[in-house]
Amino acid sequence: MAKNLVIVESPAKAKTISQFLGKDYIVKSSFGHIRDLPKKGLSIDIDHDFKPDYVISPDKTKIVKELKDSAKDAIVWLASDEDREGEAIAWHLTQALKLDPKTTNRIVFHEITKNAILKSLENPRVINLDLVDAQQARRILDRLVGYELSPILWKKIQRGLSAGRVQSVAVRLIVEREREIASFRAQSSFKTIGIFAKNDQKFNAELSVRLKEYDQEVKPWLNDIKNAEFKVKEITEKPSVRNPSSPFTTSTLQQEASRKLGFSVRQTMSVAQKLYENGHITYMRTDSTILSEEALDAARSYIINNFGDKYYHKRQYLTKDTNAQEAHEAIRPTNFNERTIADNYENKLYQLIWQRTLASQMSSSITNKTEAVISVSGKEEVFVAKGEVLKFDGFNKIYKNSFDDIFLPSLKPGEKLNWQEIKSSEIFSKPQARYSEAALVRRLEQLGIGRPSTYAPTISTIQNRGYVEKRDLEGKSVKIRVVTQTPEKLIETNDEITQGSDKNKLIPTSIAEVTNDFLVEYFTNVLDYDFTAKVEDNFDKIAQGKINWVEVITNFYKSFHPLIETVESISRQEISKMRAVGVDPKDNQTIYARLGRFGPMLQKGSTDQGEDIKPLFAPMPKNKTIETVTLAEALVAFSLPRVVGKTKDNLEIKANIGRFGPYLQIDGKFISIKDQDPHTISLEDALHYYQAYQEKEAQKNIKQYKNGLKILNGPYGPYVTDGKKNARIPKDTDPMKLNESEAKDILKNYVPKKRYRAKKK
DNA sequence: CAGTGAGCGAGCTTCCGCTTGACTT
Repeated sequence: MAKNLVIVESPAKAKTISQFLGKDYIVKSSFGHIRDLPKKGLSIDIDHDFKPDYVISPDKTKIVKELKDSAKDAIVWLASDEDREGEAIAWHLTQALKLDPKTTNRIVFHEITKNAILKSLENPRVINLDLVDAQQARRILDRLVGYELSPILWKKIQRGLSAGRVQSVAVRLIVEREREIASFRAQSSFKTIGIFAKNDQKFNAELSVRLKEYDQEVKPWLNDIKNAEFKVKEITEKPSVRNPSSPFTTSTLQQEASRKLGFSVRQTMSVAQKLYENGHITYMRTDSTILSEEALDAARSYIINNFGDKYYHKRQYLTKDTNAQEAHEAIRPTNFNERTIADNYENKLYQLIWQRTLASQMSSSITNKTEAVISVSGKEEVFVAKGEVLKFDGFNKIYKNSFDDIFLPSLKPGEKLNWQEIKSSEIFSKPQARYSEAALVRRLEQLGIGRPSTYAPTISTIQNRGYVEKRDLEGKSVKIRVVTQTPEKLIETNDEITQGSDKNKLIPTSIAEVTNDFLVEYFTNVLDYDFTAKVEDNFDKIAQGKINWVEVITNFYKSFHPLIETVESISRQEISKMRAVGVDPKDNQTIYARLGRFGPMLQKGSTDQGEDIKPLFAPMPKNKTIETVTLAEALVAFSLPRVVGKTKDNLEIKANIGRFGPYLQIDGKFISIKDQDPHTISLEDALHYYQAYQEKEAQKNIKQYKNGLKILNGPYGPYVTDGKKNARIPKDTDPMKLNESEAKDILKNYVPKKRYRAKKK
């Protein structure tokens, strides 16, 4: 029996560490937190100093039992991460394993090396209870905010919604960015490029200003220079030094994998997890850019051996983020000599990590930049030609993307230049870009909101709750004006570009618009971009022993909770923000967009026209929101149901959109037409759907027994039914071979899965 | 399953942060 039990957070870490320690040690993992507030109910005693009611997390009971057994008769070393959460994990372990937090050994290390572990065992301390209190304050504040705000949303906006310190700010960022884009008015200007020549070598130079007005400025300017003289005014040459980027943190890895590999943040984390578990990289959830001495040494030998001395440059990158907790190293390979990984996805991500880490320890690249200013006779504006020639590739050696030199011919000041054409093309200013998943993570990190372990789950949550959709946007084709001056003549042409298209971006829904505006109006403080930063200051003071955590939470709750009571009296209607979209020219009725009980919708006419006159309703067109839907789109939405035509049997075919998407209605039957537009579906297509439906109906009956007992083919496969109860037939059973009593048994023993759905009236 | 749109009712949903692994697609 081992005499010592070391407890860490991650099982992969436990495996590595146990190799460093002798037989007297067993190393086990807690798999993160083992105790928490229960999922159900607030579980905080508001009236008694916010006393939390912690329980062993349901999925951790087995682990806690194992740890308890191992801890018997052993000296326990709590080796969770050295940060606020890690300290709390250590404390919860003392509570669950019945250890004394004042005397139990607490050890910490920042790198998983034999030296670091042995050193930590020689220098144990006890749990820092102030730091534990800071974590409790964080946990309790998040529970109070989340569990008091969310029920308000269920009541006032829609069931199942959620709000929280992190997710609600994430949604706010996305809603506000979309509004910036919607209100953006593009400015037109003209970019002017000249093609010049010296001897036989052509080169480009750009006019130093953008011309604005086509008729008053661009055309006259180009006309004027037809006979102008172009001369080299001055030439400057200077070296340009570029430094490598810092090693990866979770957030920068997610950004790079998104940009270069097209990975979602979830995908990046899942692939990185595998690389970590197989020992290829260090821990993947970190906010630190620090490399261990061991890694620095290994990088040094690799670079010197493979590229030579002049490519090596030792650098340590200090983490800029002030909220960083730095329990881990940067993300790096564990062995630089390992060049490829068998799995394709793992290999792709590994290459990014390998390159970025080694590059961070390499020399800067040096290029020579040349700038030639070209004057135009009779004009104040000048052309500027830029050249860049690589002198030393440095860290770029790793990336292998070849640098394309831009050579300028050797020019002398005062020299006269020939020219071939000067071309002005219209360009439009662009609004801020929509957030991609990775860009949102970056913004949240800048604001100090969220942690490396929560970025991916947060992105999923705001999508699962229906606040945000990740999708593409079609652009619009826009005409641009181009005017070209050659030594002979002025040529005017038009060109076409696509504007406003987007791929895989986060776009807010109507629910997000309404929820965000409600929260920002009534819970301004919590929705503030610096709310987290402010409460973090208080958590730091708790950690330093300067304030009591109960005092911090009491103060917060005193200002927060009354707001919850205030909003109780606000009506749904007030929150749902009716927007007048426009007037239907056919009947002069106003069309409104608003959020109803079942989601965003359009309404024609108001509800207070008297008893007999009821407004018409229509579902919100796909990918449109209360704010973005136009009158034209709304009018189309009200044109349903549409009569498509008739079947051969003279039955009317109607197309409409219902609760479950677009459908055809024929002879009282409903036929789903996913991916088809009921406004435009042709009679021919509709008949195809009808035919397929009839064929399927014909195949529906598999077998029939006595007393109405039947086997039918349903959308989820074959099932038994007696007309009242349905039961799925197991996958490995052939429905054709079932006899009556077997079918009866299946029906009798079937326990339907619990599902909650809207009640029918 | 192809309606609806106010509020009530019973029972339900919900936070953030630390870890994997068992699921389905």
